[in-house]
Amino acid sequence: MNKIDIIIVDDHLLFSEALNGLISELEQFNVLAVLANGNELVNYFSNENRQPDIVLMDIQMPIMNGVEATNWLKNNRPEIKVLALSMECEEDTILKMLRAGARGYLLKDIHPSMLEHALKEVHKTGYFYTENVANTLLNSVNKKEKPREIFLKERELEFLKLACTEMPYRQIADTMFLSPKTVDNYRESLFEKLNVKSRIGLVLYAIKEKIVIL
Amino acid sequence: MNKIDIIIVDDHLLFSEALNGLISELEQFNVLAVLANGNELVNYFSNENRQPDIVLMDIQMPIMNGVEATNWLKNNRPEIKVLALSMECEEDTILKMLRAGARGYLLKDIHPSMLEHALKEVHKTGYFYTENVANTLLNSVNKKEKPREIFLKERELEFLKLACTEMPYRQIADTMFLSPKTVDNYRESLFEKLNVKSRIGLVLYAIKEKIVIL
DNA sequence: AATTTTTAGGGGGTATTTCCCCTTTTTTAT
DNA sequence: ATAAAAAAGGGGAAATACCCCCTAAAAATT
Repeated sequence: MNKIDIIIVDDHLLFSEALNGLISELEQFNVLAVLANGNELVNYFSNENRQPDIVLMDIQMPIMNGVEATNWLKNNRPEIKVLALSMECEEDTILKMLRAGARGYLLKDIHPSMLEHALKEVHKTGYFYTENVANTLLNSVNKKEKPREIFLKERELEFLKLACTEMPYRQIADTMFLSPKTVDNYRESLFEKLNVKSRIGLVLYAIKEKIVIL
Repeated sequence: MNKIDIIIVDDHLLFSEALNGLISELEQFNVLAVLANGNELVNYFSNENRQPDIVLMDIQMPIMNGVEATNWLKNNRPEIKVLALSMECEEDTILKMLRAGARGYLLKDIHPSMLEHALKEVHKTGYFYTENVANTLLNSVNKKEKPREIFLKERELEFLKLACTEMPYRQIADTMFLSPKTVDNYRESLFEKLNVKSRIGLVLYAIKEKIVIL
């Protein structure tokens, strides 16, 4: 049975080498390389031809951080699975890593046996999340709903949603049973309220704030 | 010590009564009512003054379903915790319930001891998700690894990303070291390729396809 | 080497968006 | 009842976006 090849990317040498020793002791894993940042990872792929199955990726790193490196892998080596390894439990960071394509997220204070289990799971099923991380994240899903600082009136919301279509303002006016000039007022006042400089800005705001869902 | 008061909302009478029996056997829980749909739940609150701590909520129900009922609770009785109970593991449904404010999501085939654990956790910490549900959901966050049908070249992607900012085309041209006329060509050819009629359309496409992340 | 494709650039026009400043009508609050 | 605020509408102009048709150089194909 072939061993599962792993690359460790972490700038804390003390930690990454300890990890190296830990994993190398396990029968079914093989550490291909220990690298200090995303840049070294990119270089690795242009110099070496031995590909890892899994990359254990730190997030905070100098030069090219974990999110960027994971994105690079998604675009250039999509078959390689990334398991994020971080000290922080910040939900925003976790989300960024997941969106970049990470298959799992581990905190650095876990027990070694958990790491082994996580590596096996990622290799077998393609993903792994600890219940801890999962709960943090899931709970944020419905928390994000309410707190929109800027309160928009019904009619403004209506306009904003229509501004997120390809309709020209003239047609938006027809749809809202308003004169084009009134629509122009809504546009201008929203530009100020939302601090944007163009209709594109309105669209970006509306999507960020989940006023329109794609 | 006070018992934790529970209301069961489920239209499958056989199931809900079985559940009732199961929970009533547990020392620390007390079933206040067994209701058949969301409507009955709303009526309950206008007729009875004994409030539950937790509502065990089915999702597929006639008249007023679980998502609607949970939304009603969020708006009218936000202090009551909703634990969703469903047969389906459809990620879309789960998300809808979470957004409506559910504190957890259980599949109906779980072991009774798990139900007890979940109820305790929801009451104590405010939420509970099984690893199963959590994984399903989290994995959907980055599931977008589908190949894009329309292949865009590097330079086109670059333009598209810049088109998703508030920059005017003139400035995009500067950024890309191109003449405004060339940028205009990129615009026009992308309009055709992506079948859109305005820059807004480009933005919507880019966000849908996760070419730009907000 | 010749041909096609891609990339970069242009002319000249119409339509839409953006901006600033102003009036009337309707609602809301005191 | 009356002042204040919000909603609806407008004039006019400059900037930007959109459109169609066309050329030259570089790159890829053959």
